[in-house]
Amino acid sequence: MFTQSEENYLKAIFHLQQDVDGGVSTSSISELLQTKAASVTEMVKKLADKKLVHYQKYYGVHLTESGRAHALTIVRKHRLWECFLVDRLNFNWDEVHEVAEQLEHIKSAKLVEELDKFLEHPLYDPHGDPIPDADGNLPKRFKKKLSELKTGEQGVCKGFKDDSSAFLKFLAKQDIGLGTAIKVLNIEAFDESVTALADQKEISLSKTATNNIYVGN
Amino acid sequence: MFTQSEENYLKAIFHLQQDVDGGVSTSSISELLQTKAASVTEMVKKLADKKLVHYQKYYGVHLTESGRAHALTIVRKHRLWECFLVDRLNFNWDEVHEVAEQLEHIKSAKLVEELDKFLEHPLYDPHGDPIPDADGNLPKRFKKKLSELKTGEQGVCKGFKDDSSAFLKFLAKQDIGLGTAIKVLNIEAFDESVTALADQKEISLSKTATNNIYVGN
DNA sequence: ATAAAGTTTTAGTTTTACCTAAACTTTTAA
DNA sequence: TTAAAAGTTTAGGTAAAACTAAAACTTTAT
Repeated sequence: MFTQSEENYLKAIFHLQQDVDGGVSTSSISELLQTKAASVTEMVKKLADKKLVHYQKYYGVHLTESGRAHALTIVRKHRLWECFLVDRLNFNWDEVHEVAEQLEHIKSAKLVEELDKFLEHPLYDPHGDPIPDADGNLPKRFKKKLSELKTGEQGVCKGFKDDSSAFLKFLAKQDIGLGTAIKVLNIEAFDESVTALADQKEISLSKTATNNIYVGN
Repeated sequence: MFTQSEENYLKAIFHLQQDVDGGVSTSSISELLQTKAASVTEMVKKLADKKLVHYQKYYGVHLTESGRAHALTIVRKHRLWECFLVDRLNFNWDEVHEVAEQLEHIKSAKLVEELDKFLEHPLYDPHGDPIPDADGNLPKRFKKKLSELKTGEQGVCKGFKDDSSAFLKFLAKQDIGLGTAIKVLNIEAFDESVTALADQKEISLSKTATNNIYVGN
């Protein structure tokens, strides 16, 4: 159906679309995928020919219904495989990304649905990212950031904006994971760094860190 | 490391090597992989450059130690994934091949070893084919064919020479699977077809069929 | 209004994996 | 034992995918 490269572009556009209201720019795609802008333009035209994106010269792209649907199946596969790797194969949450990047391109509808069943229809992956269902519906994402809590408030860690291995390793070192309860003890006035209580332990987090942690109840 | 195509050639050579004593011929590879002989010659030279095969013009190839080792890792992955698909994801044994052909190319040493552990170190895949261990040791294969049994003798089905979907579907229809006890009731003199008792049921099998069924005790 | 920033076009390159047809080698069997 | 048949290799391509540098163009920001 689609090449691996086409699928990677679709996924990139899908992710970039969430942070922008207009079209997704050529340069943002080229930065994310580490290619040159000219390569992106070429691929984007190919995707437009296949009706996967709407493309207006100089104004970026956005996914069509069909493009979004396909992007969601890739995201679904990626996140389901991450669950499998962490929950069943003892991978750490910071080791799964590269493997899931390969597994997400395996083509078999039955495989995805049986895997989903086997994992008992998880709603969130090990990083707290929502898993689309077979029809492309995304569970609600927790949008409140730890940095939005006031002194004395508390929240339960529900996900992360930055899923990089570096950030995840940092969190592991502070014993912060999905489900960890975090109470804000103090917010430093000058740099907005936070002193917090996470599972009995007092820790200190920069604004950069608190901006990348989503909380709920 | 290696491309998917290179891995497919290695695997093909590995399988063909088991049925021949000399080198594996260009034409047998081209027939198995559905390509032209000229393409095979080209790839074989590439593999020889990489020291994966020994190649003598006009006399075929055979795997080097390194080539065999790599072929075995692919076979290991293929068969482990088949176990996973059948034992954990409810695939039928005749549906797993194409998916396993994709999964066998996923590159992650940790994934293979964790999958093996998760499956509790299976020795044989769902078709009775032996699974190489992490060091490339193959469990013994059952070599006795059902066609070698005499009237009145009985054996337990241990594997199949022909793993094609067509043959596996045929077997399923006769209720023959791994572990099925089969007793030879009669061997027809003129075409060597066999009447047998398989799990209480009387069935009739052609010579072609009995030649493709391995039995043990 | 113009310079800077971003985008597209042009005109390639590289890699991988094919193919056909002609030339060559080995095998077979008369 | 030799010629034809069968199999293999070489030569000379093709095609697709993905990339690139540099020039031309469009938008935007001052």
